[in-house]
Amino acid sequence: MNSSLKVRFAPSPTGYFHVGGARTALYNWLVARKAGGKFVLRIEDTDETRNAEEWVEGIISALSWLGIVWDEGPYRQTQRSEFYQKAVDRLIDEGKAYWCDCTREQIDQRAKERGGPPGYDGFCRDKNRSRTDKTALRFKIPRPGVTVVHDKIRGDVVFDHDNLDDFIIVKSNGSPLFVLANVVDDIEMKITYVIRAEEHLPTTPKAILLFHALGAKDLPLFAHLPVLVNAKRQKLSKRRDRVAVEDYREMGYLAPAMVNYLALLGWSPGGDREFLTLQEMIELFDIEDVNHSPAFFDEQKMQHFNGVYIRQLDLDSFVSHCLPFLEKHDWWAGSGKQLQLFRQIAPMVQERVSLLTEAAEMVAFFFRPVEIPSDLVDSVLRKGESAAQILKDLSGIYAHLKRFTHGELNEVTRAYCDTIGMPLRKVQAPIRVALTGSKIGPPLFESIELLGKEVTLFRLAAARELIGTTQP
RNA sequence: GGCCCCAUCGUCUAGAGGCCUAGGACACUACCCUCUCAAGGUAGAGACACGGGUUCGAAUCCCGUUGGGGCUGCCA
Repeated sequence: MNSSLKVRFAPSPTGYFHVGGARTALYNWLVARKAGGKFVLRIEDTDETRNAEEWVEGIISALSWLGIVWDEGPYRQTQRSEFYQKAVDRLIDEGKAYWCDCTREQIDQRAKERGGPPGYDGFCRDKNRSRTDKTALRFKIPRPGVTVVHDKIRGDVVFDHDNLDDFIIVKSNGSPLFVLANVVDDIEMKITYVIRAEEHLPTTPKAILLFHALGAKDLPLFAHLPVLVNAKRQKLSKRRDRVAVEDYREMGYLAPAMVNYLALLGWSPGGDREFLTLQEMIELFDIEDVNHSPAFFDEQKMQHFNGVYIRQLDLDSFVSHCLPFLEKHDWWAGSGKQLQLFRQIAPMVQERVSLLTEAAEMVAFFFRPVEIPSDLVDSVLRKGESAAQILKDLSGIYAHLKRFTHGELNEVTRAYCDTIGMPLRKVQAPIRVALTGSKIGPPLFESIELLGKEVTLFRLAAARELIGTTQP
């Protein structure tokens, strides 16, 4: 136990909260929980042109949904400007930063003329410019020099200062840039462990230089996680890829399933284990075991995980998890009668779906009139002459049934199959289509029982009429 | 271009020099079960990027090549 350990998750609210961020948050959280330390949520909203309040809310609700709870925060960098101002004053006083009025165009132009690599050349470094509304503050990289990042996942990574430009820490409009705000906050919040995505590795030497320049005595530990990639093996992007946590929630994913799947992207408990409770993850997780290479976010596998988690639910929780998805449909009134019916069919639905949205779709035929897709009318109901005959015969048989139970229905239908010499699986097809409008669904006889005699006979008659009236 | 990171089945991974004839999972194929569809069961196909070292022995260590990715912003 290391109760002084403190990690932070520092997303910027510039778009939907995506699964990569969720995984980073999860790993931070696991590290904190395992060590008995603290997990801080810090909203990095220093770029006012790209932030929106709705994204902040999105981050907060997604984390809450996943069960990743923070011990401190959410802090917002836009409300902490006095800390950054103090740091800036200090850096200027000590000659560790300078004002620069070069435009991007000028910088590029000089680089071109030089014929060297693009980037800032230190043009204003010794010009001693004073501040105007056109100057940005740059950090003076000590030259020559070398900075080593001791990364807990990747080992030591060496950066030569020759490859580090004097980077901007304050914009001309006065707001701090990411690296500065980041470091100032990490110092002030006493962050001891920085766990973030690999894309931040190249800026880490700059951060370390800032820590030193600001007189930080103990630097945090660093660990850089492999990024999550799409099918083309590019870093997951909120613009290009559909990866919003909120979307998956709406598709009917269970939070524990998603967390479990996410935990496995870049980490493994070892051996053949895949399904883990949060508690087990906390016990087994070790940041040093995290993989080094990018991981593809495989929705298919996550969906499989979700199916497993759905099947593990007890009936009550399955039903209550389905409720919000039922409520999205206009055929769902939420009456006690509907609820009772759903509850009866639920066990058979539960073992057939891997998404909660599928559950709602699978039971829709109970609650609204059937619509039989025309391709099914042709391929099933008008297939040969047998379908029409089956519909007619079974309508008659079902009409005379005294006990309209799945057991009875099963029995009489099988008996009918014997008399006409057809297998049940062939006979049930037209019945199912006539009753549900689909070739697939929950077990037929249970469905018929729950539909009730009246509706069943009505739909059977309607189907017969459909074939009859539309057939020449 | 420069700097940095990375490299086991299609995908996620197990693998800490002999336990590897390379294991599991998703996806895929076949079969079984079966009232459809799922679920479940059985079987199958499928990988150590390449080339050099080191070593009695390398998926595992080193170097190089190739390939992929990230960064290179008054974004984070």
